Amino acid sequence: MPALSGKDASSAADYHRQRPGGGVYRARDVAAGRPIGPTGTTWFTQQTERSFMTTPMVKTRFAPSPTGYLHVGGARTALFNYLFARRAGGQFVLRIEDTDQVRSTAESAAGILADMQWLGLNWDEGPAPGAAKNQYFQSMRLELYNQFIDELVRQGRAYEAYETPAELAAMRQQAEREKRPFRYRRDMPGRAQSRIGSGPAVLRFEMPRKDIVISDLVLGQVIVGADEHDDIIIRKSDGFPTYHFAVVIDDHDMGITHVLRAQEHLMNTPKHLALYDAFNWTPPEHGHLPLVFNMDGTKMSKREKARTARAAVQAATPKGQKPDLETLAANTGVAPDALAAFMAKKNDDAQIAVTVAAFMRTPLPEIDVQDFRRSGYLADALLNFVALVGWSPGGNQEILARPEMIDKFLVEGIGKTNGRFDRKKLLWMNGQYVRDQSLEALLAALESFLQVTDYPLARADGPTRLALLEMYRERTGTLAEMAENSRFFFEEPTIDPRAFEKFVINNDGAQLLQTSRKILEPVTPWNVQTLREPVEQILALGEKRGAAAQPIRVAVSGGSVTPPVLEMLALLGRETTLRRIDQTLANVKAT
RNA sequence: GCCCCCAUCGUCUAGAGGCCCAGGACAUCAGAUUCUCAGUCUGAAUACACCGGUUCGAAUCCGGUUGGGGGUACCA
Repeated sequence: MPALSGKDASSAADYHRQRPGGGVYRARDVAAGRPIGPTGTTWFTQQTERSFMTTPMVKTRFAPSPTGYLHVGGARTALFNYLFARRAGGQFVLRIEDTDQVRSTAESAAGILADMQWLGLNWDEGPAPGAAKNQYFQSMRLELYNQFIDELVRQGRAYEAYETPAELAAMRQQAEREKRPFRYRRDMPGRAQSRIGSGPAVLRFEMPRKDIVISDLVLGQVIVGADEHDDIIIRKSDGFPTYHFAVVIDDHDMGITHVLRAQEHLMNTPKHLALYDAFNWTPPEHGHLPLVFNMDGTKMSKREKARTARAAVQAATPKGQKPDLETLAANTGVAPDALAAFMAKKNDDAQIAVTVAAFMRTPLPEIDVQDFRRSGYLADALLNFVALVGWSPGGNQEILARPEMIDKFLVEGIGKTNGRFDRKKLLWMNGQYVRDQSLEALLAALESFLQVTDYPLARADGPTRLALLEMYRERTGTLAEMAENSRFFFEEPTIDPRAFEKFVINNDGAQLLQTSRKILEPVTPWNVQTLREPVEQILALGEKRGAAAQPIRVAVSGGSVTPPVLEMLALLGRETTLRRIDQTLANVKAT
């Protein structure tokens, strides 16, 4: 009864009735548990229907399909479900939806688990990382699905259909030509009545010819008309259930009470509600989240990486010429055939994109959680940022620690408008986290970052990392930025010719450097304390304070931008400092 | 095409009929601090898509227009 209602049972007009205090009911009223609609159904009564006279335990889930890496959008969905469950003192389930045998991979599932762990979105039930597939993988639950499929068949609600994909495509095209919507229905004319020559049949679920009312936690009531549904496939010809079927069985079987998912699923909800209804189950509450796009309004898709990589190759190719793919293949180690297909946009292989972009020294846009991890974002910062796209705690606070987010996470705070992913703001927020985090936490984050990247900083010991962190945290947005900028501590710098010219050759640079060297030379031992006075002397050199800092920067780091001279030299060490100054002085003579 | 959702500064948002000639944050610009870069602090500029209606009063309620988005798979 709760899932469906007849055409005249409910309407938008009913929904917008006056409420006692004036105004009309809105989504937030639904969320707040106030009565809506003619039946007066409330969140609470639905709960008690489910578990009679017991306190309803909130249970949410995140159910990705392992067909790629964990996307930031998916991470946000996971976060919302996590926050909702935690706030309610309930459980958070992770389930892997691998009913697509062709596209699902074990590596992808493992990657998603790793990303979830990195984000710290801990699940109460789900796969055990590193262990074999368990019952939280849909591919392990075929028996359960078949059981319920059989029941639908017995009820006469499911039937075999014999059209091949090609035939269906033709029917759709035909319908489009005739400017009429295509709906697959059991009673439609021209349905294939036998399986002759068409391979294994699929099983379809006969959708009810009724309006279906969705009571959405964030959108309010959405009514999908009786003519809009078609009979969905619930079992594919490979014997696997479709998403629509498995999701309903599992959410019910696992006792899921609330489903927060992306708005792209909104039109799937009627199908799911009809299935719940067929089994006489109370459906979970659904809430559809607004989507997140790039700043330019395009989708944040993995395709972007491929596009960026291709563009880099094109940009490096002289005008009017074709890119030299053979050379590129040889240089990158990508198979020539695969590379050609990639460049011809025949595939958007992420691995090829990454390899090509790395060779072209082109940064790729961050799309997946691990991209952000490799770019040196902190998990908490990423989560904090992403939480604020489509959700607001109300008020003016923007930086929220995990417990605060949990405490303030109300469905009423979830917005309806699609958002855009503002990387500039994420960068700012990450900087805030880098600065505010305890040094121990930062060190742990750095550790995790270095595991998935390849920077010379990884060679540094604990005390050195700590010193670097203290030196850079005030001036860095991401860990990657710090790792990149601190290279010169670990390897010989390449001298930026423009900086060399400006600060060493000109402006008395060589002279200042010479004098600076004399001041530094006798310092032993070599540490922040012993260097403080000498460095002060150096900074006082020249008519403007700090005039002598730049030649040293260039000599020691190769460029004109570094942390403060004192700390930098102290960490660099006496030997390296003097050697690089001497080297630079020698270079001056050579010019 | 058809169905559905949405609409406040460039971006994320606050806003539940008078508290709003609209608040915060990022970004932008200007200034201060400073050995570079950053950071920090101060200040400036910038929005209720449009048209009707309801009301003493509308960013807030209703209708339409326009714009954006989603769906329309043997993908999830």
